[in-house]
Amino acid sequence: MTAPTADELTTSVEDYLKAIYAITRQGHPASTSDIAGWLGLSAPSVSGMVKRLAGQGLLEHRPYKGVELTAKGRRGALTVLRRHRIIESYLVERLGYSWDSVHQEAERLEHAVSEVLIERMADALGNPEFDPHGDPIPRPDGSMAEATSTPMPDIAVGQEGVLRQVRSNDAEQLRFIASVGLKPGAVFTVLGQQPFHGPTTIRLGDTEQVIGHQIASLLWCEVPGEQG
Amino acid sequence: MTAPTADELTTSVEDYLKAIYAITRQGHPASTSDIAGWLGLSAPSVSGMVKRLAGQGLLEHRPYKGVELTAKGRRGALTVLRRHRIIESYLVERLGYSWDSVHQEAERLEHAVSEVLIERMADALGNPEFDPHGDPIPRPDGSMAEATSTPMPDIAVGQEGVLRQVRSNDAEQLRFIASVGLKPGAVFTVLGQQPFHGPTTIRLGDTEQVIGHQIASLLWCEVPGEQG
DNA sequence: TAGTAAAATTAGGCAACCCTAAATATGGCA
DNA sequence: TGCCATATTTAGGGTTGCCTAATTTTACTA
Ligand SMILES: [Mn+2]
Ligand SMILES: [Mn+2]
Ligand SMILES: [Mn+2]
Ligand SMILES: [Mn+2]
Repeated sequence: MTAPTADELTTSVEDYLKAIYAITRQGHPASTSDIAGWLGLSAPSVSGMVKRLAGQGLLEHRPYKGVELTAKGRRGALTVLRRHRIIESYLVERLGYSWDSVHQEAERLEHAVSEVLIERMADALGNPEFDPHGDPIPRPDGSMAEATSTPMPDIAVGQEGVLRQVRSNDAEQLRFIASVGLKPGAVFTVLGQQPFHGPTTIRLGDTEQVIGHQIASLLWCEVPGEQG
Repeated sequence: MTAPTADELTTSVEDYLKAIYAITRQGHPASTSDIAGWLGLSAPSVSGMVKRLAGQGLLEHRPYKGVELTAKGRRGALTVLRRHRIIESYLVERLGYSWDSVHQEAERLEHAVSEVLIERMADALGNPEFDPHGDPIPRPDGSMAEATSTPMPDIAVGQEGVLRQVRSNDAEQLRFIASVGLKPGAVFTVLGQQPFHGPTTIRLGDTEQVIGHQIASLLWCEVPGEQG
């Protein structure tokens, strides 16, 4: 007559689920070394944990092939992701954090907050749909706004775009991007696009900016009229 | 050439330090069973942890006699206590928590917040000196406001008093105390005091309240003119 | 198709924390 | 002063989660 599911996930397990969720977004199963690289752990550590998580029904493991989340595992990942992104939003909105400094803090807090606290923070912010980096915040039911967006280097010259999402957690990258005047919502026009991973030139307000490919490809943008 | 002190304490270690700090407030060393009772652990678990903490220089252990914090251990305890009490204050002030529900949340968050976050919360609140229960909040340097106060049953009949501190973390007790109209800052007059752990009668606003000894002894009060 | 480099798993260990059962020290009382 | 109940510690064990070294599987290439 105890609770049917223990359901309490450890910090490690939650971080594994998030990592696997992120990696498998590309469509392919997550390999042991993908996960190890993502989390900064050794491959044998991941092998061991994967076995345990499979035993808990959180993921499916095809040995030597890779790993995919079960519905239960995905639910866990989305719950943590919701916590992470609401925390980031709250810290930026209410406690003066910059978007390049919130990630670390959220990475720890996401494992310590109660559901009550998360919902209070979300309410205080008016239940936002996106976090400070433009990442969609999963709703309590697991659904989330899914904007169709394009990496900046794929936008045709002459097109106008709106920056929607900055896919980086790296503080230095984020500070650089902000220093150029870019953040989610920024409107720009593509002036030039060099081939072979060359830089992108945009007009942003009254300035022109040249943005290297590595950074530009982190910038996911909406191009009005495309894929309406 | 690495950091001279690792300095990062685990959740368990932080809770041990807080417990020992609280127990030794009475002046005596903390016994193994005191600590075990406080934390809800077995005595052998405490014996083992005490050995480890002594090895880290966080406390001094006189086997079979008891345990006292070193300066380093006290510093750790006060740091966690500061976090705990600022978190409680913030949750009540800014996120609509009631004082009977904050403790649990703070008990987990106190191990996950950075110093930066704590100081931002403290700043947002105007660097309060007391938490919602009236407990003094240690300052970053470890000092704290130390009010001279008296348990309600020790106040003489006829005296006026101000409730300063409610020494309970129990949600039911706290809800009861609040339901009577008592919270830190409340001004009252003692109308009657029965002997043999009998109840205290007070006038509070226009009402008279009879308060049992168990509850009354949790209520630490300032009696104007006493101990000036 | 055999050979091999890379990826993954297995083997073996370790530290932190917790537990129960057994042994031992302590302090008070007869 | 010696005995005994109680407090404490030691012994032995379990889980989580990480590591390095050794082994095995896979997939690609010659
Ligand atoms: Mn983040
Ligand atoms: Mn995390
Ligand atoms: Mn508390
Ligand atoms: Mn705690």
